[in-house]
Amino acid sequence: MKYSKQRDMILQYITSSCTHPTAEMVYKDLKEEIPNLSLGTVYRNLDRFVKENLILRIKIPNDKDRFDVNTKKHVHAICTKCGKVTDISLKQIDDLDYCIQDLFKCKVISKSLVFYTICNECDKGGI
Amino acid sequence: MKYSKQRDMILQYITSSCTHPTAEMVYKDLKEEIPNLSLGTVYRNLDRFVKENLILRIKIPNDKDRFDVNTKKHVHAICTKCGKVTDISLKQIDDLDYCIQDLFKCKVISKSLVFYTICNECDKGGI
DNA sequence: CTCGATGCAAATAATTTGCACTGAT
DNA sequence: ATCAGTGCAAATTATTTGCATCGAG
Repeated sequence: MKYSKQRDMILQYITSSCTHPTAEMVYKDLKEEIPNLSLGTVYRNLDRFVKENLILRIKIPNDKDRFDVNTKKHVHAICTKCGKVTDISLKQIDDLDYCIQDLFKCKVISKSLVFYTICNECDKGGI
Repeated sequence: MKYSKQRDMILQYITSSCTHPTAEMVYKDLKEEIPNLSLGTVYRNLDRFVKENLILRIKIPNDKDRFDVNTKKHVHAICTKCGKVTDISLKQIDDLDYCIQDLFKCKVISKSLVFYTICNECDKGGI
C-alpha cells in the first residue's frame, strides 16, 4: 500500500476521536492542516478503512453517516438535542438476532439499530 | 379536506398493499391508471398520511423509504436477496427502550431497527 | 371565484465517480 | 517511469420544493 499524508491524517483523526465524526467533520477539521484536501478523498479513505475493518460506518436513516473507532459489535444512541453519539453494547440486543431467527425462521445477517434519546446532560436543563 | 382522485387512489393503494411499497412503486403502479400522475404528488400525499398517522414511514439506511399500513409499534426484517419486508413485533424489542433508559440514564424517544435477513423462501434454494 | 392540490422541473443533501494531475515507490 | 492516490467538478440517488395551472367547494 502506497503512503499518503491525507490517508495517514484521516486515520489518525478518527482513531483519536471519540465523537463518532461524519465525513464532513473530518474534512472540515483536517482542511485547516491540509488546505487543498478534498471531501472525495475523505470519503474514499473512510470507505477504505471500513473495508479494512479499521473503523465502522454508522448508517443513520436520513442523516449523514458517522464513523466509529470501536469495531466491536455494538449499536448507538443519538441524543436528539445535542447530537452526541453513545456506544451501546448489550447482551439483550445481540440475543435479538437468535430470537428473530427462531421465531421467523430466517437467517439474520445483520441489523441496523439506532436509539434516539435525550442524554443525561441535555435532560437536566443542559443545552 | 378537499377531495382529490390522486390522494384517494394513493391511500387505497398502500392500505390494500401488503408489500411495504416505496413511493416509487406506488407511483409506477398508479401511473398506469393516472397517466399524468407525478412523483411529487405521491411523496406529498404519503407524507401527509404519515402525519395523519394513517401509515408509517419505514426509514431504511441508504435505501428508499418504505410505507406501512400497520401503524402499530413494530420493526422490520428485510430479505437481502428478494427484498421482501416482514413486520416484526416482539416484547423483547420494546423492552430494550426501558433497558437502555435504566442503564444509560437517558430518555429513549424512539428507535430505528431493521434486520437484514435471508428469508425462509430464499434460503431453501429460492430465487 | 377561491384556494388547496397537482404536474413539472429545478433544488437539495449526502455520497460517489470520472478524469487529469501529483507524488510515493 | 509507473500507477496508486488526490483534487475537482460533475453525476447519482432519494426526496423536497417553487411555481404556474387545475379543479373541488
